[in-house]
Amino acid sequence: MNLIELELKDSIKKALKSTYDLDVEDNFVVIEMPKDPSFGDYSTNVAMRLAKELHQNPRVIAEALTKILLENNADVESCDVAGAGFINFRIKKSKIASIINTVLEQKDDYGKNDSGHNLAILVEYVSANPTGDLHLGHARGAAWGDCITRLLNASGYNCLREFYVNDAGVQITKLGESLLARYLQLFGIDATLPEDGYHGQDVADIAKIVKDEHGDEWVDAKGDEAGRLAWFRKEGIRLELEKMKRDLDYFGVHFDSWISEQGLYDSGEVEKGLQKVIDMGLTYEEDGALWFKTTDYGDDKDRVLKKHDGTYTYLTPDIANHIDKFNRGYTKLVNLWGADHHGYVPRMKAALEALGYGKDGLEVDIIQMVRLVEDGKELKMSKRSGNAITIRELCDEVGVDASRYFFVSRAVDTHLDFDIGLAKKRSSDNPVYYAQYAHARMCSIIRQAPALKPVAAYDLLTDEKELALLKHINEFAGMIGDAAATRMPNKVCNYIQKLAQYFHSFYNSCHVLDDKNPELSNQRLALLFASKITLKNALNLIGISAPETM
RNA sequence: GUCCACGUAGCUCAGCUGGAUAGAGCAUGCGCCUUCUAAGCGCACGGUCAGGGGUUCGACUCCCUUCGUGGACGCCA
Repeated sequence: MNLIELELKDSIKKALKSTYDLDVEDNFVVIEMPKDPSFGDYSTNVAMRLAKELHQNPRVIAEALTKILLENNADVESCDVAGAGFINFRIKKSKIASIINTVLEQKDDYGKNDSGHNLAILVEYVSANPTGDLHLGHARGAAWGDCITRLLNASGYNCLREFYVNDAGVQITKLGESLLARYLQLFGIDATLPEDGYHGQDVADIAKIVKDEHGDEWVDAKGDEAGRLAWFRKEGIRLELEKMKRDLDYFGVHFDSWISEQGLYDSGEVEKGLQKVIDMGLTYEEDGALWFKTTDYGDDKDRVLKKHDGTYTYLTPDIANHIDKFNRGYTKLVNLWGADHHGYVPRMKAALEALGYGKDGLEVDIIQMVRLVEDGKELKMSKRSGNAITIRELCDEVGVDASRYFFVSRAVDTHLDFDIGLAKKRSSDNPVYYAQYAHARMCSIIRQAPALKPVAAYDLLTDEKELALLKHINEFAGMIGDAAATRMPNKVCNYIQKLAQYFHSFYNSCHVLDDKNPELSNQRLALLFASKITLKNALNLIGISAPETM
């Protein structure tokens, strides 16, 4: 919601008070931009919403309101009733254009807003097991999580980016065993990998690193098989994590915090968490296992916390993980999980609710599957390695900017067909280049332009293309706040496409540089600067570069 | 079988807490470069919003149901 909309809303509330002695909630008054600009710049449906309560025809209510609204808001040029009872506003052009100076003043900060009210929010994403390369699903989650946290930070939330490392449990043991076997094979020893171990090339590659760094130091277990395996587990985690961080870094995704599952065991947090569940009387024993009564809180089955062999299920340390997040002062937790963890959501939410953290303390967004498509056919495996396609291969193939854009431009709750051919195209078909080209074009004009002179009132910007661009720039901060609150970075992509479109359209009908018309030229140049700043800030929100030339 | 998502133009998708004639891009067809980047702009064509009920001033949006697609239903993680 921008300044103009806020002022409109305020005037409407005052008009309702003075005309009908009505006090309405802030979000009762909805201001929107009509799809058809001939209806006006903004509109509201309050009259229709009040028809029942006031027992009056909505058009009659609307008529009564328009008179007062026109008198009380100096920025409103006209205000009339249309359709079933819409009130349409036309705002003075000078008011709409005044956004230019705001943008020029705030520069990189334009668009930032405090709609988050400094709410402490912890976003956990990617959280892949350190047992192999990051693949496409992780890439989607990584790009999405990164953009969400950028949006949250720009909207005044106090946001932490966290990666939960599953470095305990049987999968890690399998990694250790697989790595050890691969290592021994490098010395011609006929070691076999566990059947359900990690047979991929990536573990073999890591084994080579171990050999390079440690030579034959570990070929002989020296009578301590368990000690050697423990070392390979640790070394496997270290090398896998290193590789993961390198790939994420290359992808432009960075975390503030890495939480180790093993660390939660070591510090006693897992025990403490479990004890808390037991102390609250939420467990029972059956078949030699300890169960959590999650069905009392909306889960469809009770869940095992401690298996009959005494070890814990995945849920137990994860409960401790989430308790720990709340203990660190975060009141809102957001997790991005892969579609395969879909069924895990109710039990985690039930567990936290049972422990008294409320129903809405945790929100989980599910990242749906990604299919790579080329020439209409699905690419299942990497042509090079024969394995699942990794995040690095994808970036090498189509570039980081295009990859990030394609992942973020579509809602996460639907399956994504990633068209690799389109992403690689360096033409207008490709939305990434369309937007970047707009920025390069802006920069090109600015390079040739005289210095911008300050403008007090933009009275010459009256072309419909100029106004469309201006109105869209006005929407920027409100869009960011909305995208942050709904955690939908794809809205930023929609915004970018529209902004680029309005600019290209403006470019074709309004010539900026004109010696014969210095005043108009200067005002258009100011609009151009404002557009460039807005576009660059928007691209930055999704982590995409804004090239000055193309 | 049970639970959870999703189903919008030939293709890929938007559609803002229910609002005006359902929108883009691609594809197809036609125009526009002696002036700031044609990686661009403009125009046209294209729809049973999966089907059927319901709620109300009004439904792509909310509820029920049928069909279709995907996922989850471990003392795996």
